[in-house]
Amino acid sequence: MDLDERKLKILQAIIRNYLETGEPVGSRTISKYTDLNLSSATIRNEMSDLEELGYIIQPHTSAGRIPSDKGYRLYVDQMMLEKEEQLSQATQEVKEMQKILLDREDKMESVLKQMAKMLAANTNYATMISAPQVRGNKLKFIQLSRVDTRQLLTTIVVEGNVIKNNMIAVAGAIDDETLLKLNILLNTNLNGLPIEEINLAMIAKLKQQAGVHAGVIADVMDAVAAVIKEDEDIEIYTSGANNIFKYPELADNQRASELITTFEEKQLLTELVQDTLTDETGTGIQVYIGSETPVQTMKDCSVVTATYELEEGMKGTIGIIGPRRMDYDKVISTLKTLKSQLDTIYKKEDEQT
Amino acid sequence: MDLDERKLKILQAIIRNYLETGEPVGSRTISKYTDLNLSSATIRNEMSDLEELGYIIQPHTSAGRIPSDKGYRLYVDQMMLEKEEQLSQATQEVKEMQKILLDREDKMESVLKQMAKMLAANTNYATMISAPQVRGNKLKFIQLSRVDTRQLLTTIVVEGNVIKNNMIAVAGAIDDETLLKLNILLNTNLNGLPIEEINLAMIAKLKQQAGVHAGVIADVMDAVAAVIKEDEDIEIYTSGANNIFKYPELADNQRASELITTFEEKQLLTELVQDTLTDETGTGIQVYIGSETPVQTMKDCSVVTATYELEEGMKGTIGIIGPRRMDYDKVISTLKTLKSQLDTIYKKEDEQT
DNA sequence: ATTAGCACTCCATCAAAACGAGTGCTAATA
DNA sequence: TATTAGCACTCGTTTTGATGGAGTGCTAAT
Repeated sequence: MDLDERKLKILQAIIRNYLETGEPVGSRTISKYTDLNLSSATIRNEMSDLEELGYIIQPHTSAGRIPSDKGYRLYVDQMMLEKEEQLSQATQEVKEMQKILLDREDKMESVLKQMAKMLAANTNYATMISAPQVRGNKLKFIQLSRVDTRQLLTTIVVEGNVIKNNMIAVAGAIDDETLLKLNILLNTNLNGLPIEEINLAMIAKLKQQAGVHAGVIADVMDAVAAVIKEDEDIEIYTSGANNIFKYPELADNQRASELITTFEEKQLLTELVQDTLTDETGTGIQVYIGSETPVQTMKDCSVVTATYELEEGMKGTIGIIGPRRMDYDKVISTLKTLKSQLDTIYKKEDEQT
Repeated sequence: MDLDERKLKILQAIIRNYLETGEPVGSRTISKYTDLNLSSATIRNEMSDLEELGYIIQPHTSAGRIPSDKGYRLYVDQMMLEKEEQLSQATQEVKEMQKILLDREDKMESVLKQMAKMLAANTNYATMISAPQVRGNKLKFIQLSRVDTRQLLTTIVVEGNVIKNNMIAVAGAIDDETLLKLNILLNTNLNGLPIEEINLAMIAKLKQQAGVHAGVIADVMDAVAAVIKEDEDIEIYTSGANNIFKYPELADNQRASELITTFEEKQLLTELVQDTLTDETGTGIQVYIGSETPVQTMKDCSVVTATYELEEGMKGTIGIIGPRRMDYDKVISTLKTLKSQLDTIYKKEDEQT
């Protein structure tokens, strides 16, 4: 059975009102709130139906109704359809972010941190941003330099301009010529190589060619391995965790503690990123309502995520975490514009570089 | 007026009891708790005196007493004196940390993060660790490498093995010979130079010698400047913020929100680091009780900090933040051993490297 | 100087009462 | 047939009052 026009209107009114107040809403309120000109009694009948259909819930007899997850879901889906076309103009906030992004100083980290902070400040919800994950892991550049007589520095650059350094201690001094040889050895063999293709046989071969300096090669390969490993766990930046205290339904000790831990550990948030990246709906925006979220500790929250894409297929996730009764409209449109800005800005930079 | 032996004993008993229970403690409790064999009435008289002297407080008439900040202060100072000599053995926890430190993979960041986490888990308080600050900022090594035809990579190493990289985009291709020249130019002029001595005149000279590639030099110098700037704001890692929820006196919305924000922003924590670094008491351990802390939002907490020192004069701070009634004894001795471990371990490494 | 004893204070807890928001149902109405 | 007015009823929240207990301060006795 489908909802008729009127039931839908009433459901929307209930949800809108609840989003604002956070209190169960009664029939009389709706009777005045809408332009349907219906008495509270009629509304009551309709509400009774809506409850039977599972869209709203009565916390207890003789209380108003609150939306169920199913109700929110309908509301959000509806909204997404209506808003589809008109990609909202870049708001003031987004313009500010754009500015930050253009000012970036090759320091992805600080940019993302700042973005998370800004989003949190603008929305009054908690936010997270995952650093873009490198997909095709090719070694782009590898180099050994001598810092002093006993220390070598490895510099490793992988596709997507992820740069890592490592210090290596050497037993005996290494002269310029040997260093040059080692560098040539490393570069001719490894440059442009997908990381998966570096296997034991290859390492053995390199070591053999390095002769007495096999130990250095081993250390370098360890460093490369470390780069891969490090890339596997995604960097996630969060901000505005304290915002949860603005919503009483999340602010009791039990829940708050769990949520804060989740934000602090960040480990659990990777699940959210993974889920978002795999399950694409086309718009790149995803809404998890209550128990729909893949992160257990957030079962009393709603989460809206957007994936953004930079050059070279690097994808990241932006997430906004708030109470079930979050301002979906605002959050979704903010994320949409932000996402499109990110997508285009970085592509533009790609061209001009 | 000084406290006589008995008053001191009673005060200690009150504090100890309060640390455990968190409830105001009454005269009868003390009468049994101590080995003084005094009746509750006598204790009451003494407590009355102690209150007048400002060491304890009565939350309201007909409640027991709780320690005032002054009381805690006396207690802590007393404890520090008594415990001075016997540097407690490395406990199991500290041994674990020691292991982590030795396993470190040149990745200060992850080690410190893990240490903070471990401390938090062991103490049930919130923790923070500041990354060691470089004092003498000498350039140790600087290098340009070509990653591809349009991108150069700068690698900058400053004293204390802080390594930074930056990508530089170049307009026209640069051949090997030019690159070598530029590298020699940079190294001969800058290696070993204290960063403060790099001034405009010096930069102008370099640019002039670089000729057509003055632009590249400018970019490199910008990168160096960025390293200095970045070093100014201290990295701080925190953990166990959620622990505050274990102490009702900190867990109300207002306070919790403030504290969480403080931990998240980290900005405010630098004050704590600064204060700790400057005001040395000799032991390297400092205790801030309640309003004594330099961070406003922590006025209902106590903070114990330790400074540690690595090679080359790099100093950092470890802090433990908990309720006023924290287990000072345990916290201080944990920090003491940890500090001494850190101090020695790194120095040892220094020698053997 | 110490202690027993007692009156007094004040908080915490609990139950009862009053309140009020909101429902469901029925009978009247358009 | 759909809508509405009216009313009894439910149930959570707030208020009030009573009770108990923990602890103090003071006084008089040891």
